[in-house]
Parts: sequence; C-alpha cells; structure tokens
Amino acid sequence: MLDENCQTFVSDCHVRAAAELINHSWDPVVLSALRLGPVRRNDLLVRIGGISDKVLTQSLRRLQARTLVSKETAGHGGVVYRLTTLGESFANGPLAYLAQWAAEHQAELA
Amino acid sequence: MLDENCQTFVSDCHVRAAAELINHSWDPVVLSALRLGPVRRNDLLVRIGGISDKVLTQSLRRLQARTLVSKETAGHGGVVYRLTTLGESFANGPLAYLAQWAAEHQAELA
DNA sequence: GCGACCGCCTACCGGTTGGTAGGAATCGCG
DNA sequence: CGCGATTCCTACCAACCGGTAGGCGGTCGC
Repeated sequence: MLDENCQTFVSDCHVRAAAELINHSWDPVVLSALRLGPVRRNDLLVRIGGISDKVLTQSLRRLQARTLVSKETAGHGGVVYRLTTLGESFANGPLAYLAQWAAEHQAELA
Repeated sequence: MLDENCQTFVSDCHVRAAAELINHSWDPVVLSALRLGPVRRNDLLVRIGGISDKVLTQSLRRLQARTLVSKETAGHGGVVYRLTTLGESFANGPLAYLAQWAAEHQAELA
C-alpha cells in the first residue's frame, strides 16, 4: 500500500513513513514528554495533561513497537519508560524542529 | 482544550499545535505533492497515488483554512492549487526535515 | 494476611476519518 | 445546442481513534 504509491514521487514515500510516526495525535506529545527524562507511567499521566489511561498505554505500545521507547521494570510494581537512542534522535530532531516552527509561526496559524 | 493542557510543560503546547497540522494522514502528503509546483486538482489526484476524490477535497479545505494552500480559478472550469508562503515554509522546513530523517533511519524503523 | 497502589486489559460508546457512488453546476469545444 | 471535462457536493458505509468505566493481577508497606 505504500510501495506502489511511491511510483509517483519518491520523497513522498518518506513523508508517508514519517507521518505514520506522528499520525496518532498523542504520540508526538508522549515523545515530547519523555524528552524531559525517564518517568514512571503514572507520572507520565500527570506530566501529560488530559490524556486518558488507555490511550497512553496504546501510544506507548506503538512507540515500543517502533523502538522509539523502551520500558523497564522498577520497584513497587512500577515501570519506567524512557526514549531509546532512536527515540531521542526523533524527539530532538524532527519533532523539536516541528515544535520550533510552530512556535515561530504561531501568530500566522489560525 | 489546548490551553489548559499547556500548564504541564510549554514546549508540549507547540508540539500539539504542530501535530494538528499533520494529524490528518493525507495532509502532509498533499503538502509534499504541492512542493513540486502549482497543479490542477485532477493532476493532483494523479500525482498523489491512492487518494480518493472526497478526501483530497477535505484535505485541501483544511489546508486552505490554515492558509497553507491557496486556490486560483483557471480556464475550462479548472482550479489551480499552490502553496502559500506559509505553506512553503512548512513544506520545505519541518516537513522536509521529517522526510529526510525518515529516509536516514529507514532501516531502523520496523 | 490485608489494603493500597500500580500497570494493564476488556468491554462499550461517540465522533471522526476514509472510501464509494451518484449527481449537480460550470466551462469550453465541435 | 449537445457533449465531455472538471470541480464539488451529497448520501451511505466501514474502520479507526479517543474516552469512560470496570476489573484483574502484581508488588509493597502495615
């Protein structure tokens, strides 16, 4: 479904691949929140405001599947999530650039 | 819905604002396709493979509302869509960076 | 052991997105 | 005028995303 569409123009293929990383609306927010450092799940719920319990789990599952986030067990039946090297590369690179652009052009966006 | 969530950490607010620009899966593809130059609607349908007529219209409406894309009437009942200055800034900036990152890390992404 | 907390899972519901099909309005050409 | 091309709109449908509620099993402190 992605390959045959790449016939049209190649760069588009990479745009679609990248879009799938942030296409779920909460994923970029979770990645951005994890830039502040490793954090336990419940603290992540607080750090990100307004996300529901289930959605955070789903988002973390997706990000784990793409090896952007890793999970470690901690004491007290707790869990710590942190960015992987790939995740840091994405969060500090394209995602940070995206946020910076949005900040600069904030006034121009309705 | 966005403001009160910005209490948590400020950069996150901009991430969410930027995410709304590419939240709809076809929008980045349309913007990327328009980077190749102004184009009529039907040609855009061909240039982008696999998009449906209705979805392209909806995507263009959203992008027009955000002043990323402008529409001009052309002869023969035709219409020409092109990127605005803001749209070019976004497509050549964050979007291009995103695609470049995806191309570089293509192998690491499942 | 018991209660509290934590992570996670399972329904269910509502809204949105994407796809298909059909048709209306407009313009230019033969 | 008849016709095709183009743009756009309206249903209708399937699939998905996000939210709510409730429950299950694990670990820790008491």
